[in-house]
Amino acid sequence: LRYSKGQKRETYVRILKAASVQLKKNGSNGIGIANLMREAGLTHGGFYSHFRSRDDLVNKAFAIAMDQTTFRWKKLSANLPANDGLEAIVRAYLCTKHRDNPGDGCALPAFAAQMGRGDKATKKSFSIKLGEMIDLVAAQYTDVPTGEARQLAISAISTMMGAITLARASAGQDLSAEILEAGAKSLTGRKATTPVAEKPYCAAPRGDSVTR
Amino acid sequence: LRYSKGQKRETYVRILKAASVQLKKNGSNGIGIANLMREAGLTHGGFYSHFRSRDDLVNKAFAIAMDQTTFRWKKLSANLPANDGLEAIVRAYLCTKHRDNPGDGCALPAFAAQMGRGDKATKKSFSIKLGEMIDLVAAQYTDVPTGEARQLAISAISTMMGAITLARASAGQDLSAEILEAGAKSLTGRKATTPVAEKPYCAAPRGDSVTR
DNA sequence: TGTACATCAGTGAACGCGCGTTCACTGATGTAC
DNA sequence: TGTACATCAGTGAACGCGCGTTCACTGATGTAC
Repeated sequence: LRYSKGQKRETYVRILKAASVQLKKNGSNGIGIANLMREAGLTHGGFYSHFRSRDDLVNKAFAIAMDQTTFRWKKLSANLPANDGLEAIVRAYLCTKHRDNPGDGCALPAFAAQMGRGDKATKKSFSIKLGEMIDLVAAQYTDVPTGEARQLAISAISTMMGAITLARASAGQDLSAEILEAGAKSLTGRKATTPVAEKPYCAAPRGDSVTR
Repeated sequence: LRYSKGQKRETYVRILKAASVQLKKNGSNGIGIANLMREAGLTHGGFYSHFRSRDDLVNKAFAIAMDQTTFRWKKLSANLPANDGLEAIVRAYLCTKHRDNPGDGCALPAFAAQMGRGDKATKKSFSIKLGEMIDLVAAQYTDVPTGEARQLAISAISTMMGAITLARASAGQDLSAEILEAGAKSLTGRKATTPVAEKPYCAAPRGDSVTR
C-alpha cells in the first residue's frame, strides 16, 4: 500500500531476516514463501517485488546468515587475550541455549549439508564465507606457527559444528549435554562448568550485515 | 508379477538399500518414491505393498544406514592395536573418496541435521544408534581412563562428521582437501600423506544389517 | 499551494506442476481337491 | 498328476494437496504543472 523513500528497503531486510531465521531453523527445504511472508507481515504475492525467485532469496539469506556468524565470533573474541577469545567462542557455541535456538544461531549446522548438494558456484561462495570464519578463529591461536593455527582452527570449527549438530539430533536425551561438554573440553582443555555460557551465542540478532 | 517364497523379502531389501543410498546422497527431503522405485526396477504403485508410508520407509532406511556405519567402523578397526584402529577409522572417514561418494558413506552427515528437526521418538532412536558408534570409537582409546576415552570418542566423531560435511560443501575448492587433512591431523597426530586411504570408507556396501 | 496523473509495493485469486497416495486390475505362483 | 480357484506383488491411471509463480488490480505516495 504505502510507498515512501527507504520503505521498500526496510521490507526487503525484514523478509531477509525472517528467511535467515527460518533457514537456520528448518533448512533450505523447510522454507515456504507464504509462511515466510506471513512472518514478515505481508502476503505471498508481494514476494516477487523483492526477489527474482525462491532460489534468489535462499542464496541471499545464506550469505547474510554466514556473515552474522562471523560477526558474532568477532564480537565474542574482541578485546580478549588470544586463548580467552577462543574459549569465549567455543563456550558460546557449545551451550544448551545455542543448541535449543538454531534460528538465532550459527548458519553452518543447517547449511553445510545442503551446500554439499549445490552446484559449483554455491560451493565457491560457501568456501569464501567459511574461509573468513577460519581466519578469524585461527587468529585466536597465537602461540603456534601460522600454518598450525590454521589447521587447528579448521579442526575446531569442524568439531563445534559437528558437536552442535549431534547435540541437536539427540536433544532431550542425556547424551545431548554430554556431547556439548565433550566438544568444549577437547577444544578448551577443560569441561564447561555450566552448559550455558554467560555470553550465549544466540543473543538477540542485530542484523548488522543485513543492512549494508 | 511373480511371487515365490522369499522373493518379497528380496524386493523389500532392494528398496531399502536404494533408499539408504539416496537418503545419504540427497537427504531425507531429496528422496522421491517414483524415483526410488524406478531405481529398484519397479513402478511406484508397488511401494505400498512394502511400506506403510514414505515416513515409514525413511525411518527404516535411517536405522539401517546408521547400522552400516557402525559395522564399517567395526570392520576397519578389527584385529588392530587400539591406536591403529582409531587411525584406520579416521583415515578412511576423512578421505576424498568418502567425501565424493556420500551415497556409499556414513549416514551422519546427511541425517544429523535433519534429526534435529524430528520429534522425540526420532531423537531417541538416533541417540541410541549414535551411542553405539561412540562405544565403538571409545574402545580405540586404551591408554586413558574410561570416562576420558568416551569424551575423546564423542569429540572425534563430531570432528569427523563436521569435517566431511564442510569438505563436501567446499568440494572443488582448495579448501576442501585442507579440511580433510586438518581433521585427520588433529585426530591422529599426523597429516595424512595421501588423502585417499588404502581401505576407503566407502567400499562396496554389503548390506549386512539389511538382511537380518 | 492545489490538482491531475504516474508509479509501484502490496493484495489475493488462480494456475500448474510435482509428488505422495489410492485403487481397480493383472497375471504368475501356491494350494485344494 | 492334473485342474480350478485363491492369493497378492506389482502395474499404471487418477486423485488431491502443497507450493512456487503469475497476474490483474488497488490505493497511497511522489511528481509535474
